[in-house]
Amino acid sequence: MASEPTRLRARYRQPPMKPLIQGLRVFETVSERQPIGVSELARTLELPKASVQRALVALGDAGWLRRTPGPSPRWVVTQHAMVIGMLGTGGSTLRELALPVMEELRDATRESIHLAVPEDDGLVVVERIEGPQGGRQIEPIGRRVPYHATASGKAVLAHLVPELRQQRLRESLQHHGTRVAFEPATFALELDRVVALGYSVTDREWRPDVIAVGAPILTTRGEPIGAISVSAPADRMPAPLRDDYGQLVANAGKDLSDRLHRHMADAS
Amino acid sequence: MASEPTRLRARYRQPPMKPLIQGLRVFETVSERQPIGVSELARTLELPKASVQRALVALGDAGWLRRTPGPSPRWVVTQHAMVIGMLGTGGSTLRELALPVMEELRDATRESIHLAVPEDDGLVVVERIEGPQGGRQIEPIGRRVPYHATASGKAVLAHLVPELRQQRLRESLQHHGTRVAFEPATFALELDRVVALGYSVTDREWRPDVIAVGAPILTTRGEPIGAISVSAPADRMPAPLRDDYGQLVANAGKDLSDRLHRHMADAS
DNA sequence: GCTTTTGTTTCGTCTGACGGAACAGTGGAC
DNA sequence: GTCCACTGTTCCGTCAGACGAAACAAAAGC
Repeated sequence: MASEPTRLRARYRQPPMKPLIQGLRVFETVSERQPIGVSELARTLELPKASVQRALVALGDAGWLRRTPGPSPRWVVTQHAMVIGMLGTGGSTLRELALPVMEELRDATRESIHLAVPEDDGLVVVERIEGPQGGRQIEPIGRRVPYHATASGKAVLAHLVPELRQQRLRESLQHHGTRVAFEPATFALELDRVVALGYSVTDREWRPDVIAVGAPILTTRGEPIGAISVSAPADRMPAPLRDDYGQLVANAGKDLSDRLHRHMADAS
Repeated sequence: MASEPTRLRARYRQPPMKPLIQGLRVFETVSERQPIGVSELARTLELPKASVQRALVALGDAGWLRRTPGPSPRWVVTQHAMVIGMLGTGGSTLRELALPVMEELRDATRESIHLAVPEDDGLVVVERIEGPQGGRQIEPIGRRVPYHATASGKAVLAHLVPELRQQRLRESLQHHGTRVAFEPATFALELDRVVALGYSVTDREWRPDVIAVGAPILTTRGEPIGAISVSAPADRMPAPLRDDYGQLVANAGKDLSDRLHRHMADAS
């Protein structure tokens, strides 16, 4: 037989599963622009109305979307995605193990504590408890924050292998901007200090007027899988206090890492 | 033409969109049993391995799942679902509007505050802030709780139209059990009292040792779209305090409802 | 009234999902 | 070492069923 040099077969291992992908796109778009109707949705997605309609009805039957009553139906997301996302075992065990540690840290500092995990171009806040003194230095759960401007982000970056560190840093700078001038050389030195000290600092680089200190949560192999941080209004964390809180958060990070290792060991 | 009496066509308006539905089932199952591999997943879902594999890879490409490295890959959910679910505009604006009200209530009572929204056979906790005194009377965000045994649930039930009230109550009793004997007649009277007083009470009916008071969040048409509640260990909320906190939570509910109405008016 | 929206349904075409089977590693048991 | 029982991954012929233009119905402007 004649070989086929020109007709080299498109090299995908698995078919693209179009209905699933499009359904998920529909779902995500509804969540961003809800409440929204079929026609507008079809326009924004540049898809035929019939296809969008089909996906909407299927997602509705599956319990992910709900159509509002009335003559001109709009679609909104249910709590289904959140429930699954929040209670999905993975993040959930980390959160459960973290809560006591976070409370202890809150009581020691009287400030707000955040728990975040890395997720491609940023960190996602997965748990938060507030300090008794109020102030608006908290992030909502689910918020995505950059690597390069937050205490948690720096704590994670500092413990990544160099190539991953560069990659994450690049993506982070690209997707979120910077509030302050960014010097690669200075930043590299700062990350080295983070490793040496055991904690990271952000001084009004992300939220204006917020200073925070953070520490990584590490696996037994030393890979960062999350970070814990203490946030306060700038005037409540002057230079001397910063190191005290830094020590506290570093210990909390180690404590939580230990608990995690013990938990993993128990499971097996 | 001859009519077709025998061959009455299967009455579904829209095709079942199998790949989407199965993909979502795969996702949900992974979230429940993660970390899990293809074979085990295929066994629990009673689906061919190849089909499951296809869905997993597609969900991975779409960013909803991640495969753990190593020779025997396991699948886990990413934070994607949580981020979308939590930041989906609907719940998000309610949460944002609620936080200041919840903080105020926390400061007034020094106890933990929950915000929940109704979702078919129960309520889902969407926000929570803890009181400064600790104690373990908190529910995790995303937790589904029953209508009939919680303060928030009773507050919502009391403000539903009778037929919906019956339906939700029935489903709630069916899906979650009861800790205490349940008397329909007494319960109906209790709901009437809730409307009259403006707040509801649960006395160790859900969590042993937890007493809570709750109030509904109502639309301009009087439909309940959520509830706010104050929870405390039983010994910190004796009978006289219960009414004080009840008044506070009722006011907080009204306050939050007003803010919501103003917000809706501004948007249009 | 007419026109332009909206949501919903139908239906013929042909893509691409399905799933059995084969393949390729991995880890134990003996 | 060899076997065996398991993993995860890939292939490919068949045909269910997703696709989307078009027609429909029902509001909302004008």
